[in-house]
Amino acid sequence: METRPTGLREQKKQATREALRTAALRLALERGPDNVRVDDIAEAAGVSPRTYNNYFSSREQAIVAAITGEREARVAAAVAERHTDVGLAEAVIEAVVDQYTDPGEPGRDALLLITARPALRDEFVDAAASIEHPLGDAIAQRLGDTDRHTARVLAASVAAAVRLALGQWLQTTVASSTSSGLVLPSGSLPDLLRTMLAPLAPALDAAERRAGRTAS
Amino acid sequence: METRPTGLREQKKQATREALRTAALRLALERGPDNVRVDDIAEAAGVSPRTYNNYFSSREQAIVAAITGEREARVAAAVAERHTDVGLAEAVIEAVVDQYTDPGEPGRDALLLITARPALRDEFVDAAASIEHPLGDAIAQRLGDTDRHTARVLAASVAAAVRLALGQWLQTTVASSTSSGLVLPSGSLPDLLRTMLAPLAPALDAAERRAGRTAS
DNA sequence: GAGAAAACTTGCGTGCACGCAAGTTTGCGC
DNA sequence: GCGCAAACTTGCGTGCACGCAAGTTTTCTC
Repeated sequence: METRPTGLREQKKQATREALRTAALRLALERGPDNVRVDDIAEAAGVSPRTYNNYFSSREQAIVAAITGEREARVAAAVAERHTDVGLAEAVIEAVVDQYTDPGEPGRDALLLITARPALRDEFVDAAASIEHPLGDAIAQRLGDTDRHTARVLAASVAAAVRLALGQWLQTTVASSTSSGLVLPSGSLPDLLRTMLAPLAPALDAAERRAGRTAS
Repeated sequence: METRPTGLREQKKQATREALRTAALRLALERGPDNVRVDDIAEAAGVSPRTYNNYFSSREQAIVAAITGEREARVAAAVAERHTDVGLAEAVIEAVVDQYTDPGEPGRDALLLITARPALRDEFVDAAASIEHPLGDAIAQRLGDTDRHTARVLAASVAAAVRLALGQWLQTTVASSTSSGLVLPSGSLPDLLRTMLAPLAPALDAAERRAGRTAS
């Protein structure tokens, strides 16, 4: 598997990354996202503005990262740890749904912030793309490396479907909160994810069958 | 279908867009892409720099648009005009391959430019995403609007696969031209596209079967 | 443990994207 | 034709992303 170079250096990097995204979210919540300069975030995290940009390539990225966290790694891990006796399609779909179902309170009002600002919304949706590579590795693992291209395509497709689901979710949400004050997205994201992922199930299972046939 | 508001206004817009991307490519070829400022492109096209940014949101976009042209529309049209008696998977795959096979001379050295600069390479690869919406409409058409979500997911997946294929193509190309002077990408893009799209065929055909069953 | 190499941070400079608020052109109904 | 509304252009201002070339910290090797 992928082992990170565990040293003092790596620890500091993770700490800095964490400090930056935490600071970004906190400031955005306190002052509203338009009143947060990159310099403010950098200062709050105790690094130079230039360093901020070594970690995040847009202001939105830092804020969104605070709530998406390490989701990409978790999705991949969740796929990997499902037993091999459920089909690939089911394994992937359930793993994704699990990781995207509301883990509880932490980012409740952060989501409000995100739905409110188009730029943040877009960044949040695009962040789904980050599951592509880890997920690709996990799928390749299950397919037995017979064809790395297939795993990559499937992972990319899943990521695309997730992106669409998130987009749709925030879309209808925003639409439903027109007049009243902001409304929390309560339409069922899991249902939406399943709907969007369902069309890919035949491709996932077909790939697995092919791999099995080749291997045996 | 989608009819464009055909008026003087629309003509001018297309003319401006065309002028901008043509100018962008010409200047990039003449001087090298790093010696072209946005202001230069705008001036060459006879508009203000600010207007340039109303059409393209990055310098790379304009250059790449000069060679990708209206590919997104052509792909959708190509799918639409295939006879319904070939499977959806075949229709889509062949339509895509057709539109991405070298149309001849026009952008031969433009591709050299693109492979050379990472920023241009990325933009070129990302431009594949623009087929997503038109292709989604075309697929929805064939599926008979039973489930618009399915069409969108499939289109997004195809776009993702194309993106991977292009990336791979330019990747190996660049790698193979390390020491010698720049080498034209000659690895078979059509083959690569077919390889990347093949895993999605089961999903495309399954969707079509479902649609057929629902309709009958 | 000392010294070199690699990784990371930072200040600086440059070009750029984009919101905003005029000003201008096009489209449309009467 | 006339005039109004909508679409588009443009100048300006602001914040930002990122290359580059020091300077600093961590790691590696002997």
